[in-house]
Amino acid sequence: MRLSGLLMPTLREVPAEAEITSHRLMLRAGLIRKLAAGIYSYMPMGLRSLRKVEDIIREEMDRAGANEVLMSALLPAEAYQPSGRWDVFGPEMFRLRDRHDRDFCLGPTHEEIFTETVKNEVKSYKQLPLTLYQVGTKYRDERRPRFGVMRSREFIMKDAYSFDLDEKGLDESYKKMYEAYCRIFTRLGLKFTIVDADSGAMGGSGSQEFMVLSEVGEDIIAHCEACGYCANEEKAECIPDGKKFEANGKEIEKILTPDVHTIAQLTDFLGVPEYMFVKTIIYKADDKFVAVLVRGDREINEVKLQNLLGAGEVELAAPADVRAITKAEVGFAGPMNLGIEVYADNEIKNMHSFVTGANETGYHFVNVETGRDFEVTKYADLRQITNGDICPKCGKEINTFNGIEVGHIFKLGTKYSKALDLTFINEAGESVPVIMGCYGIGVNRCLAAVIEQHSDENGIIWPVSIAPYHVSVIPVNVNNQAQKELAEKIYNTLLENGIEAIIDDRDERPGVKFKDSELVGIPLRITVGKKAEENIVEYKIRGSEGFEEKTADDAIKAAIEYIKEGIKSI
RNA sequence: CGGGGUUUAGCGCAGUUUGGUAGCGCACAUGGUUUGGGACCAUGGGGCCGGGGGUUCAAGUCCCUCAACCCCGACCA
Repeated sequence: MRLSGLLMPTLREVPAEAEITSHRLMLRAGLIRKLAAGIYSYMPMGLRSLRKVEDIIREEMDRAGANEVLMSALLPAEAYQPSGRWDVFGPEMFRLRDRHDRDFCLGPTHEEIFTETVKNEVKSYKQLPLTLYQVGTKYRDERRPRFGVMRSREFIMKDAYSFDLDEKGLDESYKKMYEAYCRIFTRLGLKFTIVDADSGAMGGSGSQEFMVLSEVGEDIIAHCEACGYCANEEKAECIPDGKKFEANGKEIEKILTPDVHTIAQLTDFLGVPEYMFVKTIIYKADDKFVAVLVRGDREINEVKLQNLLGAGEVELAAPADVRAITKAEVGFAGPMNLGIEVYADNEIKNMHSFVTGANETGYHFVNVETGRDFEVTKYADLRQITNGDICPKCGKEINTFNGIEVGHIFKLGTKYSKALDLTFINEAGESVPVIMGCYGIGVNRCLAAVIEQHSDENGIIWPVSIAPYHVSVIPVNVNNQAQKELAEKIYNTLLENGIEAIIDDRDERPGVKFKDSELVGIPLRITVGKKAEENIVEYKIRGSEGFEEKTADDAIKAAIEYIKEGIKSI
């Protein structure tokens, strides 16, 4: 490709809207342009890299024996009604009506569609196992799109679904996908980690996420260096720390704590450390209210709460509901006489003579004892793991990191096959539900994640595997005949050898060409300059210091070798 | 959904306090000088100042209203 004919709208200045590295660089390098919040157009350079990510995914899915299909993004409401998700998705689903006033949506995910498809086509155990996948556009009306294509409302997802005879078959299909994912992310040049994830109210026997370590990640990963334990904080199991609490034997006492609404204020007011308090939080789980207790220095993990209660939705109770239940202003809730179930984190079991709210505005209780002063419905692990916490596997120290979720693999079991009546006839002639798994990769997010991990102050540093072009040939001065001719020769030779080369034939100053080449992140640069008449060029690898002088032929040879090595499948 | 901020040329911004017919840098076009790290000089084109309504002789500026976009938070009592 000749740069003179390529739409590569690089920007010197950073658009004000971009906060994170990948978003800034994608805009500056002219890979994408924004159309609306969370909706982006891909320019030629961005599209080439995006397609390469898709192609790597396809190769590995095909290698794992999965079949590629393509489902419509525009779907009738009926598709989501049997599973109940037409309602569950709520405002996150883009909905529309056709001219006959029939309900449609833009598909946010395709479990139902694949299930239905297989139901129509598969009848016998002889047709299983089967794994289908597609690379398609998904639509989710995110409450807050952000970070460019990292969290957008329209995005490309590779979603795969496995259909097996039994749990053992599912384990095998799952393992194949797990391995395919490892290969995919490795080929994309990503440093990633695999974490245990919450399998949610869906039940299912397991779920893992592929996380790219990055400060801008929206997920938190709990990791133990000592034993390798690694889990999403939503899932990470917490065990009580070793703090000792002595019962002081005193009776419960109500004390005046005016204008004290938070744990921090209470700590100052009473001069007692945070961990001596028990926080009482009122939650609304579906239509039921419950009280949840955690130590004052801990946070509640809502996912764990949701799983414990088997609730569809869990949210903090509105202030008005809190007032009605506790008969006090928000900030003075305690576990006594609430008339609702009280769930306590395991750590509460070991506590004595602690402080709680008094369910009376302006008052707290001190010297509180569980069992004597109030009853707990059930103890459970309900808190959030934190940096420095205790590893649930080996007891050593947990560290937390931020991660970008680029892939998620999930053992669904029979959730959808039962809901949609997807069965097959087994060898005994019985009709039994198919065992399913589902597996997703965020394609655009992968692209952004790669940039997060591969850039410097000058721009993107693409891994060869997904660089939009491999080699940038730069004649320093296109008006110099010798330079121009040699550059053309190198460019054409590279093309003939299957190398994706570009030639910067624009009548620009060399600085502009160098800057653009670096910003866009082309892995190799061959500069044809002063020594063109001696057949000497400069060979530079993006991201490395300095350059080498080589004869034109040696540079071509080196480039071909470097690129072939870089795109070699693992 | 709550809070904050922004909206003026393709991009980055000033101008709003104190109303008087819109400006800077980059980018773009033309000419010239340049040609190894985002050149320089000259000239030029480009704006319903987010939309609507109002006040006023006069509104980018004041008032009302709607919208889009960005950030933070999403209730930890």
